[in-house]
Amino acid sequence: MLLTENPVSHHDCEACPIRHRAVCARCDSDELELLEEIKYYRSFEAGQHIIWSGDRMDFVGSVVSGIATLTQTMEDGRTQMVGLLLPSDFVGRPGRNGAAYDVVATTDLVMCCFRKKPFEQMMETTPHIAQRLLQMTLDELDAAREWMLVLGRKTAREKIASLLAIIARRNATLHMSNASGELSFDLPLTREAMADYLGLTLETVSRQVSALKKDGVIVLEGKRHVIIPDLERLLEEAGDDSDGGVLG
Amino acid sequence: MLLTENPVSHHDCEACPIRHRAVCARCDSDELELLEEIKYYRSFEAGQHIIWSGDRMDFVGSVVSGIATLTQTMEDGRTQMVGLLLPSDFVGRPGRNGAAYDVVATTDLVMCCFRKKPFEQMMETTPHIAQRLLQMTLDELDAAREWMLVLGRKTAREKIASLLAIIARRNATLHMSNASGELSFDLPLTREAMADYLGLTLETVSRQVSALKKDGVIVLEGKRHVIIPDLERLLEEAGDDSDGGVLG
DNA sequence: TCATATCTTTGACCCAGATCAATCGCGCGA
DNA sequence: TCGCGCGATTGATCTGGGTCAAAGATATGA
Repeated sequence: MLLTENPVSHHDCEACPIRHRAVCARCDSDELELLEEIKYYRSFEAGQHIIWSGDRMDFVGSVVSGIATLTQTMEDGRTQMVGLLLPSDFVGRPGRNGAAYDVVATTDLVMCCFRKKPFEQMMETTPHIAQRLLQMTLDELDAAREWMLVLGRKTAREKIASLLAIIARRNATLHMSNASGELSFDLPLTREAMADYLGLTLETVSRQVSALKKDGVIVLEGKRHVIIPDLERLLEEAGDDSDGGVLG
Repeated sequence: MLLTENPVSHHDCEACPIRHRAVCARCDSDELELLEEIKYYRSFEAGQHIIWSGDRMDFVGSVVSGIATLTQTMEDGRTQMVGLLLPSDFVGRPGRNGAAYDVVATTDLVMCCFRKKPFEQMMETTPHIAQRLLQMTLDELDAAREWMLVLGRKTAREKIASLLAIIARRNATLHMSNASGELSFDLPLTREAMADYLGLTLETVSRQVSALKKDGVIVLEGKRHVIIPDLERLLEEAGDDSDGGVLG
């Protein structure tokens, strides 16, 4: 469970798989060079804590590959996931010293880290970074608000369907497949993590997944591989407006 | 229910009550002059819709005085509040044309609006605006995530206590009173709005408010005026870490 | 191969909060 | 002053999802 510094510490930003989606997306090559000077890579194993809530943060960064969760925990152990970090997502909060949440790798994961102080200075002098970070933060805020509707008002079955729809959609955009027709993906989360995401118990998650399977809304291959025969149907089950209006 | 253009359309930004907290907080006087050219004021009455979800947005802006709610509604009528807008809070999403949420004034309200197109252009050229908006958006994201814990994992009683604590704290910082000792404020929300905020029914809200009153956690003067004899006690009831760690 | 550990499923039962329904009380306009 | 309407309270009952408990899958490693 030790942190391992990646031996290849200076990948080429231009060839980076998240070059056009991460916080550096708007940077030109001059700006990338400045970023290269303050960046380093770190690898984490599945299950490893990346950040502990309350710890002092000396870096911010981007998920390059792998999946991580942001979680909040009450003293009595109740936990709620408040973010799901996929490749290109940003970690850390410029202008704040302590971490507000636990960040845990759920798969093996690689992060592109920036030393925090110099990154904050660059944010002041390099509008492209602040502008991109603003965009990303606004998107996250929208996602958080949609999630609030799920947590506050949806039934257990709708919650599961909503989560599956979100993952399916993210996978679809990531892999450029056509949005309609048959979709399939590997669940990146355990039943317990799904429960923490949705404000349920793992038993309820298990029951509702079984129910959706029995009703033909989803097909399971093994425990983790999910096939969505009909996305429209899944969205109905999620209680979502079927014609998900594009907002531009 | 008609929108009323405020006759005094060019208040002086320097004398504005939200000058140092709103999206313009970091602007210098030159930048303020530019903002003055694209700004106008609008007043809304309590209960009035400021924005309808799905509508085209041609402005963004700041709440100058009054309180508004951001809500999401499902087709069958279930609604979840996803934001509570107080003076200085920002409304609208640069870079997007359609509104994603309903925005409703819960009290009489004044907004300082900026025409969206020119505001977006200023964001490109005036880093102070984007930087401040980023800060505010990050704060909102933190608030949304705390709210997610409330929605997903807290009991009805804890939810009510959490909401009262949030309002009490905001009022305290707004009115510069000392954070400890006795606090009091007027509830800006109906029982139904509180229910929409917390993912409860209004009956449960009413019962839990009564229970907190019976147990001496709060004192009510009329239906709306709340006195908090002991903030520590309220925070315990909210299930919050008592020594609310300062994160810097 | 078997033992152990982790993840998942399934069953029985219970309770917090939803639902349905009646009543209260205050402010406001006629 | 009365009557109306809206918000709030309170009671009775129901139920979705939590809790507790037991087993069933898979994978890992000795």
